[in-house]
Amino acid sequence: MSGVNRKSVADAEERLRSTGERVTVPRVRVLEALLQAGGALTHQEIEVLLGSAALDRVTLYRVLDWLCVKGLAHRMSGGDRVWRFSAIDGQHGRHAHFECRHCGKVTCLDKQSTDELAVNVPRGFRSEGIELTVRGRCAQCA
Amino acid sequence: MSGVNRKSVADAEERLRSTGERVTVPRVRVLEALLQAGGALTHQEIEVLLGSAALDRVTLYRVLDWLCVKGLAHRMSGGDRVWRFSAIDGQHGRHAHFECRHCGKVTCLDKQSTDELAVNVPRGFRSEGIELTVRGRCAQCA
DNA sequence: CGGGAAAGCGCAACTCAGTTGCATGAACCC
DNA sequence: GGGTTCATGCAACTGAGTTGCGCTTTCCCG
Repeated sequence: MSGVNRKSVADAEERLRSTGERVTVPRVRVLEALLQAGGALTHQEIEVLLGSAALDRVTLYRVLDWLCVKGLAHRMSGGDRVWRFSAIDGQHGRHAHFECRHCGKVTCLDKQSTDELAVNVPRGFRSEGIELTVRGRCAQCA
Repeated sequence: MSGVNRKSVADAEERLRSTGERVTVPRVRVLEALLQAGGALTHQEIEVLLGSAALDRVTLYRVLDWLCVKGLAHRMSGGDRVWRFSAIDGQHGRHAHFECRHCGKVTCLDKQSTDELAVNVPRGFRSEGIELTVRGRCAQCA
């Protein structure tokens, strides 16, 4: 809302720098947007957030993909078969989400880390990650 | 595999009958396919299962949608942004899924009911259902 | 049974998120 | 600063899922 936050730009840049890969304008801007957002964003929502100087659609997809591969973000599949992306906070790691059936907004349940969730899988199956989404009504749509 | 199973046809028909809505050929065949399947199926996989006398794509989508509304099936969004559907067994209700990152197959974790999972949501949020998907390697792809 | 209203089916055309290939431009190493 | 390598942007494509509409089936009631 308050335009560009200098601190979060630096934060985004540092995270990118730490991967050892190239730090480009699109990557900084997208990661910054994810860091400032309170929930998981669709690529459309990110485009709106970036506003005036929007990126090419394809670039946005590629940046988001890249962020996931590098472990800086993760993707979740919403109830509308659209990808949503959220930054992975060093403290909380991968987390659960809440998706409002009414307004469609996806909120991160930071306290609900999915890394430590214990789920029994059949013999021979190996779990590498858990996606947990709660659906219902958010506070605004109650 | 063993062609049409008469018992499961009757089972599917009875479930449909109990909704008080019309019992049609497509509905019976689709529900039967879901009941026999060991996991969640994409609409493509269902088409293959139905084989020779396949339904129209659109009809299949509508039947699946209808089954979800009536509480006879539920849908989950896979890692490939494709819907998958599985029959809801009266005993287990909604359940968790395992999605293999390698072969893409989705297995139902029947023992892992999501109805009784306790997840904390923020104040004012109301949970109406939980989707839990474990991703990793299945026994065959280990 | 059989006739008719209401609901479901099938076809064709459409939408839109996400992808691919390739030429241009920017980041980083030295 | 100069060259290599990788990322970006454009255009054209893919494929899951949807919509509108005329035809067929279900099922109720006589």
